[in-house]
Amino acid sequence: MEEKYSSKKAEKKWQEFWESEGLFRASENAEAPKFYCLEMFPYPSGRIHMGHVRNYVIGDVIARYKRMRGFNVLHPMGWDAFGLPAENAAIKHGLHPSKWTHENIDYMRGQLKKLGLGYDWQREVATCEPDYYKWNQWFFLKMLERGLAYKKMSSVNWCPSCETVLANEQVLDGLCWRCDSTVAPKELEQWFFKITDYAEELLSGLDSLNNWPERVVAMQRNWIGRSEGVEVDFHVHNSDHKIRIFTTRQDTLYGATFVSIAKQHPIVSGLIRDNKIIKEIESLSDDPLKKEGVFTGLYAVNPLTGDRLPVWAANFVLMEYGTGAVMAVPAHDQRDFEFAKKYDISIKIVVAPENKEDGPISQAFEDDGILVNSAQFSGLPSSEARKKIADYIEQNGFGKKVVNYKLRDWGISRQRYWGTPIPVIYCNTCGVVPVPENELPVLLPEDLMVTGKGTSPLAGAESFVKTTCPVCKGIARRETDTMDTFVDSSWYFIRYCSPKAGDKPVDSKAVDYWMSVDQYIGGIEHAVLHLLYSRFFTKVIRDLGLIKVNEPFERLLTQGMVIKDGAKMSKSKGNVVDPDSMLDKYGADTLRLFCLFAAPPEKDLEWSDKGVEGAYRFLNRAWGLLYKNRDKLQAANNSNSLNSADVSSLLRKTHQTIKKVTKSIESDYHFNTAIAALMELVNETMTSDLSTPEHIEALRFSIKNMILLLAPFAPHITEEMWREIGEQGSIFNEKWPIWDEEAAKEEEIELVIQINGKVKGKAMIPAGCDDEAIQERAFSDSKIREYIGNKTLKKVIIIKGRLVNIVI
RNA sequence: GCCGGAGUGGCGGAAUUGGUAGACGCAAGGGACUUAAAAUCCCUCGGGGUUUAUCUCUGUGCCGGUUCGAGUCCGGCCUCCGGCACCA
Repeated sequence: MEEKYSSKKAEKKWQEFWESEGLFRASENAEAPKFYCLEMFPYPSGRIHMGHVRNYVIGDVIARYKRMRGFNVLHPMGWDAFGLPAENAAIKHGLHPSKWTHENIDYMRGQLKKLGLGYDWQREVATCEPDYYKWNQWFFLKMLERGLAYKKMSSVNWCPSCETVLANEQVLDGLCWRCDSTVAPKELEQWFFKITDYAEELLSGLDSLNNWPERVVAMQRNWIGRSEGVEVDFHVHNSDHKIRIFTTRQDTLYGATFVSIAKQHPIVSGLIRDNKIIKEIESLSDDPLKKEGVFTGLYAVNPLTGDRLPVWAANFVLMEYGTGAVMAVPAHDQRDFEFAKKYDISIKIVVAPENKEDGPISQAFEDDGILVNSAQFSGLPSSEARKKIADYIEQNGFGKKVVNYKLRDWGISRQRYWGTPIPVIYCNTCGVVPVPENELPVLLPEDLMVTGKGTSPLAGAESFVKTTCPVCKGIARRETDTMDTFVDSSWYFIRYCSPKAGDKPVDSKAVDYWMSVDQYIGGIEHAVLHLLYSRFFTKVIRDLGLIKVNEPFERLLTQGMVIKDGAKMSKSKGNVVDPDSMLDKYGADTLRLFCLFAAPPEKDLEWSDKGVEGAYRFLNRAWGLLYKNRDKLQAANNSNSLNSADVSSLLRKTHQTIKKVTKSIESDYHFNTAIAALMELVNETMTSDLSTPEHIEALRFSIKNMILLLAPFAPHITEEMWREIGEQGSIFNEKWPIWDEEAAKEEEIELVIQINGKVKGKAMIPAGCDDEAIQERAFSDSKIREYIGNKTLKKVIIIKGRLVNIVI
């Protein structure tokens, strides 16, 4: 045995060993219960960063731990390989996106292997490969068939100087990131997925996600934004037209004093004849903080009161939500109140607070109260009035009850090259024609150089665009937009179950076995979009009959950021720590251990070079413990069944450590406390008594279990140690140790003696003392007697095994 | 504004869910080894006080409350961080 552990030699050796043994290759045939452990796959940007390291190390610990607990573990990895940076690199360096991406993947795969992450690399997927994106296209066609994919006009960010569409993240303060021109909206026809069809299920499904962080569930709930209300038709005075409004506050209908409509409301161009007014409406401010409006000259009739209300175009009314028109109740809506004050519109109070006070109001009363001035509904509390008025509206044909969502349909068209081509053909005679299934994939042409000009790069590739119509065989052209990369990542976890499936996106036997993901781990930044889209896709794929699960991710862990000097690591801040240099200096086990020890996984992790040193020291101490005792360890009886009646303190400590480490992992993956417990065990083992053969046997027991418990965290050094203490085979084929509750119990406990809740003394007593003995011991303490003096005892509280509190 | 989450030593963080606050690590100070340094090992380490002790007071953002006992539970604030933000 070497005196000093060499991470360089050992890590390479064991990584090759695991690979050659196929240790992490998963198959659905095993008898053991399955466990699907997944981390969010990375974008192949070039090199992994500390955020990846943390994410993947957490996943690896869970996967290795579950394996030792006897689970059949699936732990795959792949690449979210389509996306904008590849195109930017192409423009900047003249490197083809495909070449750039593949080179990055190769380098980063090497980095992940050097971290000792145990993946089943045979299941690796890269979303830019045709055998993956083919299925994006296939899903698209299925959704098109079912009316879940459709086309509509929608706005994009357009840079007039670069003549190109910009992604949201390329627009900085309204300016183009590259040339600083003012970005203007441009209307294009684009493809959408009808996620709103699943709004209700996506919302109700949140209730079943009990193992998701509450805040993620809250964010999704908020994003879906369900609200119940009514739609009511207001007839336009002297016209056949009507304006349909949406409100959740039908209890305030009697207090409406005007109607507000969005700038883009169809009535503006449809009914207003005065061009001056139209111009004014068009020039309304886009600043959401300024309340601005224009009187349209129209009046609308409140069907409940018959009142003629002026119709205003207002800049704060959204066309995309509800009906694009609202009844305005200034007395009970703060926005309407400010608007009415500004334009001198009347205010009518219809809800009175419980402790009613008369007179002019200085702001809107938005709470519930008792209805007044509301015909037959006066006197009802708001909540009841909402029900009664909604019924009344429906019964009289004024409108209907509706549910609205803030959730919008998912726009998937991207005017980009490096993505999945949308499998649609445009024919002058047949119109929009889906590409036939048997012609998939529609390959992304590789002989194309991205220049950063024009709407869609593919539009310039004539050989791609020109095609024949699958229906009439006439000349036709292909769709040149590609799909949002969120499509790629919305089902990759399903593909991992059967990554080579050829005639279907998934092999149903495999997905039925593996899905759903038991543990998903990734950054909080995906709380809404990625996780919501994945839930949507899962439900769509279920409805296609390919899988059975309703939800993709059983349990979700959102790990915190890695920060340094109080800020997220970033090139611009110059506070980046490169994983490669850490691997080189300390090795993978040290880096892993530090990431796990410095903070619990869900919290931000403050990087500390000194902390890394500490992790390094600990591993070397553990190694040194073996080295120091190498002869004794070889000679010692290899027994797991030491007589528990004769337990030494070291045996007890070992059982306690097994318990502590196991519980820390099981309860909430608090690896930091698990590692702390292992440090305690090593510290104690270091100084343990070795005077008898039993003691040496206990030493071996302690060290052996320490190695097993440390294995998921520091896999290389523990494999090495496992051999050094004379064991055979990979430690990851060993069973996780089990503690003996009896052996873990302390023989003696420290009894805390309190007077009136304050600690006044301590005494060692045998564990398991009854109340009487405890009390007796407490009162025999001379100092305690002194405290009590001749005061009267009011009460004595005894907590077994802990403390006694004497109240005087 | 609304919704989440968090405030504990010089620092990262523990605390069996109401029972010894500060585990473990980092930093700092002292010591051993060494010609010296590094590495390693040992000791001290929330704050105040004094009679330096097996002492005492105080201490988990602030103010109250419940309790024999509160970092933990309840009520009211303050601060910070995240998300949404005219969604009618």
